[in-house]
Amino acid sequence: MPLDERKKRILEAIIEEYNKTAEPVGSSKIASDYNLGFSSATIRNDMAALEEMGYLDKPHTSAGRVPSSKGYRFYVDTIMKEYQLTPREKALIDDNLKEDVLRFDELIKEASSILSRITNYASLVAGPQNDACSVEEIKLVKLGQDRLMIVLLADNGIIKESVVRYNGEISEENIQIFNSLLNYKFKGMNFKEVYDNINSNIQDELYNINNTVVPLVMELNHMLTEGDSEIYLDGTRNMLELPELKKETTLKNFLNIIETQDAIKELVKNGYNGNINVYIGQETAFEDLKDFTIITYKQVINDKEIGTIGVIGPKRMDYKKVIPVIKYIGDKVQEKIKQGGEEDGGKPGEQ
Amino acid sequence: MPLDERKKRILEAIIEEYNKTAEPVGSSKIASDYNLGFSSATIRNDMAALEEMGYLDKPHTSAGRVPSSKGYRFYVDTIMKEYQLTPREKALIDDNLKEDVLRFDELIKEASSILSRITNYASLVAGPQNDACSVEEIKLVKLGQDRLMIVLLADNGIIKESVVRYNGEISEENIQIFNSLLNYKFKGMNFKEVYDNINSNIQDELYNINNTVVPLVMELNHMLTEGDSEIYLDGTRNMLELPELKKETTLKNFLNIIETQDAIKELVKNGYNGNINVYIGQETAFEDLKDFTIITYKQVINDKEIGTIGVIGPKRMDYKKVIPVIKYIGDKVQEKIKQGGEEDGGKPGEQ
DNA sequence: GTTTAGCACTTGATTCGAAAGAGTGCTAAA
DNA sequence: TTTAGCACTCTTTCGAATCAAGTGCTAAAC
Repeated sequence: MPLDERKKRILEAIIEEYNKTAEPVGSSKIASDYNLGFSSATIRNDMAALEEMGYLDKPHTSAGRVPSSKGYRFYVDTIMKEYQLTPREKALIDDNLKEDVLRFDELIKEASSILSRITNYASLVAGPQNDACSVEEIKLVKLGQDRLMIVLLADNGIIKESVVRYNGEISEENIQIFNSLLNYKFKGMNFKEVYDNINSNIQDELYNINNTVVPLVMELNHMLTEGDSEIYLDGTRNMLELPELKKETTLKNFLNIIETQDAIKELVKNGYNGNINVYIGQETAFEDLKDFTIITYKQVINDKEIGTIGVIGPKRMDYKKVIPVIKYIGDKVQEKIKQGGEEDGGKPGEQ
Repeated sequence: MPLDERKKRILEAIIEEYNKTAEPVGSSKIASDYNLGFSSATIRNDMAALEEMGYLDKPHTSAGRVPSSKGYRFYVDTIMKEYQLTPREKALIDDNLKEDVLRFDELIKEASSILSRITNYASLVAGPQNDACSVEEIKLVKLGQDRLMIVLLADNGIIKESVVRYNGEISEENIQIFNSLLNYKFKGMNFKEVYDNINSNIQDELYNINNTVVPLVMELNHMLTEGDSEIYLDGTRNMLELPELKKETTLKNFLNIIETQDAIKELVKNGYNGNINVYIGQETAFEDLKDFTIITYKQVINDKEIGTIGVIGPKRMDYKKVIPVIKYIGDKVQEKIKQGGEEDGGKPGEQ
């Protein structure tokens, strides 16, 4: 049975009121403050019906109603009208993002930090899955007497670097050979392929040139696989102010979420490219997430996934505003990255 | 008036009991559980005296006593006998630190992580003050078409790297010239000196060679100054389990400490080189710290400061154990770094 | 002189029931 | 179909009474 117009309006009002106060909402509150033109009794009847249909929950008989996950879902998909950011708000974001950040990972972290400051929720950042990165270039740089820095440049602009120490001697010449060989073999391959191939494909060959190569290959393997599992969180402190986290169990759940990160990783992985993904409460199977909502936006440039930004907040989230904000910031990030790319010579005749 | 032996024993017992329970301690508890051979009445009298002298506080008339900062201070300086780590505990630390970490900053972070896991408090890491780092080598590495990675190697083993994008063209040859010039001018200077000199000393010279140099110099400046202000915290989640943080205001104070980091920075800066520094509650002027203790250990190798590790916990801290643990871990870190240095060729004839 | 038993006293914590408050669900009337 | 009205349910609040912990002091014992 579809919801009639009045029920929609009532559901909307309840959600807005609950989002403001975090307290169960009663029929008379709606009748008096949201002049819908119906008495509290009528609203009461509809609220009972909405509960029956699963859009509302009731903590106990004499309390008001609380939106359920299904209620929020309906609101987000059907009722809600996205808030239009004011020029002032846009400027605020633009100003904070204006510094020319050259590493995409840093840019994305910066964006995430703004996101948490503007929304007052926690924000998250995830790097791209490793099978979405291809090797553009590998550089080996000798540092001091016995260390080697490995720099890995991916086609999506991600840069990773790490340092290994070797025992014995490697000549500059050997390093050059290693370097050329690595680039020759792996350029254009995605990280996962390189990882799967590196041992069989190249280790022996390198080893014959100089047997100090083992730690180098190990470290390269490590670099190819790490980031996959790393989630960076910001603004988690904001969350501690929320009234819902005053409850011991909810607090524990939240700390679990940010400590284990399992749920976040899973959702990030499943998010659609270039789309806003909204996961409300128990829509996901993660028990700890039942009182929270996660919204993610996976950044994509030229079909290359470059990472995900997102927000973690209470189910009672200001969807109307958060969704446009995350969109705006995400789009801005992509814009900046593309700009960077264009200066690269992508627009010939401009330099 | 100095404390007689009995008062010392009573103070010690109170501290140990309070450390266990976080509840005010009564005279009869001490009499029954810590057989000192005196009745509760006697202990009661001494407790009143200890309070009078400022070693104990009393939350209210009908509660027991709680150690004051002065009480803890006396305990740490005079009464306490440091706990001897068991071989098992040492092995635990050794195992966790055994992986060969090649970047000192990473090594120190690793150590800090172990510290928080073993003590169950929060741990902190700070890089060295920048005037304690000297330039050993600067490397410029061309990445892709329009980016340059700057790698800064300090004599204390710290490595910093960053990436800049430039507009226009720089030939490999120009990069080599920049590189030699930077090393020629700045090798051996400490970061602060370089920072103070770089603009007057070299910018024009470089600029004449290639005018794309501006962002490079800006970024280098940034690298020379950052880290100074960065504190890395670990295990803050442990703290949330503490009963003292159940109190709203104490929780707020703690969150303030870890968010602003002002107090931590100040204490880290003032810590004595190569020494354990203990800051108990209101011994420092920082209001937020009044219920907490910070212990720091500044790592030094060959007079070169390489960073600080430390612990943040409640005033009611297991001093007897935490101090030896932080010492052991700190010393282990230095040992590892020195080993690394030796493999470097420091011990000729070994390779 | 020092230590201890004993007890009155203080004060926060706990318990309990009554009253208050909020909001529903149902009935009957508009 | 909507609404007024009211009984009913359940939680929250409040204050009084009781409880429990621990002190401080006095007077006796060592």
